Amino acid sequence: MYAHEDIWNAIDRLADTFGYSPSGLAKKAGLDPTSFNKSKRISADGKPRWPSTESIAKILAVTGMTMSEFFSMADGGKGKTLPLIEIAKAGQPGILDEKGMPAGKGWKKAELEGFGGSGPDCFALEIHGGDYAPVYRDSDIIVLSPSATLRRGDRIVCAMRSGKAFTAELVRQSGGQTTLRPITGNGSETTLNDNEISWIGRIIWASQ
Amino acid sequence: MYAHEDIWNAIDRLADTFGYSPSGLAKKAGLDPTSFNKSKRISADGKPRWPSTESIAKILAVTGMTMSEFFSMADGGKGKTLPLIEIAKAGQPGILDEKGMPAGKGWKKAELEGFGGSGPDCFALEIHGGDYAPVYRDSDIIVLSPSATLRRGDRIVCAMRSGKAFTAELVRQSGGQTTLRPITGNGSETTLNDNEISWIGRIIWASQ
DNA sequence: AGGAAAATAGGATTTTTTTCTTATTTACCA
DNA sequence: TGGTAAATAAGAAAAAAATCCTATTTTCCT
Repeated sequence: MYAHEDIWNAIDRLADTFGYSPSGLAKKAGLDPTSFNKSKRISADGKPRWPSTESIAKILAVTGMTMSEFFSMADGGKGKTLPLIEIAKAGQPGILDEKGMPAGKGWKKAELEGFGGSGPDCFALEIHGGDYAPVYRDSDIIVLSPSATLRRGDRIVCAMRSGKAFTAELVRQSGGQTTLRPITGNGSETTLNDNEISWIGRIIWASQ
Repeated sequence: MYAHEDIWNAIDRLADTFGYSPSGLAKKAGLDPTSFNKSKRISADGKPRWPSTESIAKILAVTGMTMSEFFSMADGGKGKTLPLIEIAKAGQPGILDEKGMPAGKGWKKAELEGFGGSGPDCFALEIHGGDYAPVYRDSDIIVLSPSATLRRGDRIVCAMRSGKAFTAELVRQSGGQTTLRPITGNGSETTLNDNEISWIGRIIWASQ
């Protein structure tokens, strides 16, 4: 059960960050200055009082912070957990379901340092070995968004029906063919038939 | 003002994701099955009803999702806004305050696609040109955490007192000297006196 | 197709949060 | 140091959300 105390602490921290007292921030947001009094956070019979989502929305409107940023602060800076698997296993059958979401047993849940990325369909792959250095080094994590639109020059992971998966830079997609080149910039273009490809996902972030 | 509708939509999506109806999820969480009825989201006089933080905490306890993940979903996948400046300007005097936080007039606020990362002191730099290719390409965004501890092999931005700033891989820090090498792997090591260095920040994520 | 269970609509009641009000304490400034 | 404004404590009243209850609709299964 979420600790209501964490929300109150986050309100205090938000006020402090923007140079207000809790009372001052409430006032600025059009709420009553006594709204966030410490004396009112636990009721007389010991039950916790939970600040309403409406009150929180109003104070966030003053500061420009988003709800997710606010609750990330309240969560104590816990990073987003994403499904994670080694890149070498990303081409295996059944690894993604029909909607392009992780499926099957191979996936772990990873908490990524400092990455609170959204996108319900994002997942992460872990680089093993030095094949993609210096761009991606051993143990680097890449975050993919399967729903992101693809353009020339995008860095992608291409998973083949054969089970093989690899990173590449997208050159072109047309006429049932996909042309790629290595992300390191060395080496020539490769052209694949789309029916050899299981899925393609765009890489949006890489850990360092 | 935050749209209360976004929260209701997120509740519906949460329920669907975990295979419940809104009513079923409420029941599972120990709430009344009518709690989230669509018919009760706007009152008879047209005022929006905001679900309480306590109710949300209870349904999240069922699903294991965090508050920040939930509200990230409610935000519609809006990325975190971070202070952003061109890397070439990152070495200018006054660009960071005594706490290592962005200061002065040069910073913009940037919304980073798919990046909701926490860390109140993180900021972003934008790569211009091709000096760091293929690792970082023109327009790539790198996210720095000044408070992150540094280890051998870390990718960093080093800002000199001279005003120059550049990316590098950390080789060693000892005896008042810092040894670096280029992130692309070509080129030899450089050793700097620490008193020539204004600040060093570790790169934690790079956009693709 | 029919029946049962689940889901949803809608009204009344209860509980909880916010607002209003008063009092006290704290912080700031001349 | 004294005075004023802001912040906080605490009680009463009003407003809002949750729960309880009944009815209707939808979904699922045989």
